[in-house]
Order: sequence, then structure tokens, then C-alpha cells
Amino acid sequence: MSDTPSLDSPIAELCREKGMKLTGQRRTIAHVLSESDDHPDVEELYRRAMAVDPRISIATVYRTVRLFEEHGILHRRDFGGGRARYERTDDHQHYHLIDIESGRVTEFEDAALEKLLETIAARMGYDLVSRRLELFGRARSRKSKA
Amino acid sequence: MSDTPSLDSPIAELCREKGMKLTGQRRTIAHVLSESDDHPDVEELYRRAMAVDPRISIATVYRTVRLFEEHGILHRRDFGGGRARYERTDDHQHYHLIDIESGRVTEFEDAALEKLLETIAARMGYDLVSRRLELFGRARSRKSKA
DNA sequence: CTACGTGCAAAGGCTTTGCTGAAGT
DNA sequence: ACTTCAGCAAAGCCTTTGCACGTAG
Repeated sequence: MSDTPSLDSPIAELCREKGMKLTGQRRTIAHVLSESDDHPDVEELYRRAMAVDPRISIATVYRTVRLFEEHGILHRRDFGGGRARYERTDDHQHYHLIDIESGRVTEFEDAALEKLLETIAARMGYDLVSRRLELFGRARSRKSKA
Repeated sequence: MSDTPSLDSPIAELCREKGMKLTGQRRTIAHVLSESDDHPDVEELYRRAMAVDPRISIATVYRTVRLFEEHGILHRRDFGGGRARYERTDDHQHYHLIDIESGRVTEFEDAALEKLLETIAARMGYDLVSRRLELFGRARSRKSKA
């Protein structure tokens, strides 16, 4: 029933490709991550993983996200609040806008912004290696967009 | 010799104006902050304060920066690495560029960037309340600027 | 079979806090 | 004199880690 390893989640596939040992726990976490479109923290991942397989420990979740990050599968984000949050690595450089009332995180891209940041760094004599940018906003009392 | 309270550091003056009790420790920390142009973390502030008056505890430094932050005298910054860093509150909206080799932090302002961020938030239906932006760069192998 | 992963609980780094003595206004 | 503050050490929160057992390849 489980001898079709190729049917694993996309992230589990990645693990296999990268040659890491595919344990039950990793498979579970990979599955959970593959299903996640948001930016869960470890606690939340632990919860989701437990829903799939209760025989998992939070230490393993910590170890696994770290491992996945080292392999370039995940990106660690810090939106403040003291806990790291994770998202799948994405090809596109993108940023985050956080709704200060609901906490909801929305991603966005902006080529002009990207270019401007590089220009600014260059002006200061630097090559831009990475950046951290989060916008915190309050939803407008929408008149047009209901 | 010390009955001219008006000769305190600028930040100590602020404390007085805001009506907070001006203890020896607070005066020391205010002094240290007034002399600081960088972005020290609590540990570093503690070190600097101790150099002035060794009878200070790190708990007091923590309490004081928190107090000052609540009174709008300081801004807490998070440049990653798990520790908060502090800087004097500044009228101008500014950002930080961190040299990834030396760790040195340089401040910069940029009106166009500011405007762009607001535009982006507006486009997404938000009023921009605050933002966090740090650029991490590597100093260019300067040819012109020695 | 062997190397690596997991669970548990303890420890680590930063920050806060309860309590009692000390100090500012 | 009264209220607030400081020092100390303990505790809290997130994360890492040592150790003994379990498991993938």
C-alpha cells in the first residue's frame, strides 16, 4: 500500500532527490508543508503534523525544518513576535504585508521595489545580498472593493 | 556639584519632562544612550552603563529600555540574531543597511522608497502603519572610493 | 548491519518578574 | 512618608541538544 514511493508529496520527493533519509516523520512533515500555503511557525507545524501522525515530537519538527532550510527547501522568516515562521522556498523574490488587526500575511512581488533596493544599496557602496521587508498595514474601510 | 539637574543628558531631560522618576540608574542609562549613535543591544548598553556606574544590574537595563520605549524615547529594532537592539527615536523615517561581513549598521533615508511602500500597501487595500526593512549587503570592491 | 533519526527531558539564550530592601519626590 | 525602583535569582518562552533506543537503506 505504500510501495509506490514516487507518490509522496512534492517536498518528500525533494528530500529523496537530495538524498536525505526519508523517515516517517519527515514524510509527514513534508506532506504537511506541501499542503501549506501560509507561513506557519513550528508550533503550528507540530499541530498539523500531529493531526496526521500523533507519534511525532516537537524536537523532530525543529530538527526537520532546520534540515529543510539547510537544503534550501524552506525559508525561515521572522515576522517579529519571537518565533520563526516557515514557507516553501519560492523562485520569485517576494515580500510580505501583515494585517495588523488579523495577523494575516499576504505576499506580494514588486519589480520596481526590488530594483530600487538594489539601487539604494549600490549608492551606498554595497552589493545587495539579501533584504528583509515587511509592511504592516490596516485594511482600508473599503468603499469600492467589498 | 550635582544640584544642577538641568545639566543632565538630553535623554535624562526627556525623562524629567515626561515625569518619570529620575533614579541614578536611569540617569546613567540615559547618559549612555545620549552618547550612543549606534544600535546597541541590552548587553552592550549594560556594559556601557557599568563603565559609568558598576552598581547597575542587567534587569534594570531591561526595565529601563522598555520604559523608555513605552515613553517614545527609544525604538526597539530587530536585526535578527534574537536580540533586540535600541536606538534613539528619530523624527525621520529611516532604514538600515547591515554590512554582512562586519555587522556594521548604516542608516539611510529615501523618500522615493517611502512613497513606493505606501503605494504598494494602498494598491493592496491597506494603509501603511509601519514597516520593517533591512538591507544586507557586501561592501563593493571599491575602485573609486578608497 | 550500520549510520542516522527520534523522543524525552534537560539545558541554553534572551527577556521578564516576584520579592525585599533601597531610594526619589 | 509613600510610592516607585533596583538587585537578585527564579521562571518563561523559543529553540537546541545529550543520550539511549529505533529505523531506513
